[in-house]
Amino acid sequence: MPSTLYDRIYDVVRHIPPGRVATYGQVATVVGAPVTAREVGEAMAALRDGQPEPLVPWQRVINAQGKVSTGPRQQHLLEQEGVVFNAKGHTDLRRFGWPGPDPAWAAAHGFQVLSATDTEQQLDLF
DNA sequence: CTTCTGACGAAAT
DNA sequence: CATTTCGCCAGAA
Repeated sequence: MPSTLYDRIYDVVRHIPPGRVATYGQVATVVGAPVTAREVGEAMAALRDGQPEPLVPWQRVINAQGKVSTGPRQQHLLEQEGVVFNAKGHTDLRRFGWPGPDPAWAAAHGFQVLSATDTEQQLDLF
């Protein structure tokens, strides 16, 4: 069962816990090169025409600016999970950002773990 | 085959 | 901050 690129992306997204958010870039990094943030966006966009099982928590993937890129509905779903957004529409990635996949799980599936620098980059904004 | 369009992102202005 | 520019590129038409 050769999992496709999108399947691998969905696998990673499914591991983002409720109440946390990951950026397209983070997901791409975890899946590993040559996957780019853009492709992650493509994969998420593809979900509009039918979700694979188990369902993918697409709402937990946001852009590097800490904002949702698909309108108010996505933000609403996240707020129901406890993610807080300020008036400008961005969240504090230091508090709600995803630390990365469980190292053991990542290793077992050939995924990458997020390095410190990957998360350090989520400072400012707020 | 060509063209167009992005659920991106980093850097420059 | 908001905008623009550019790199990169998978799909749909």
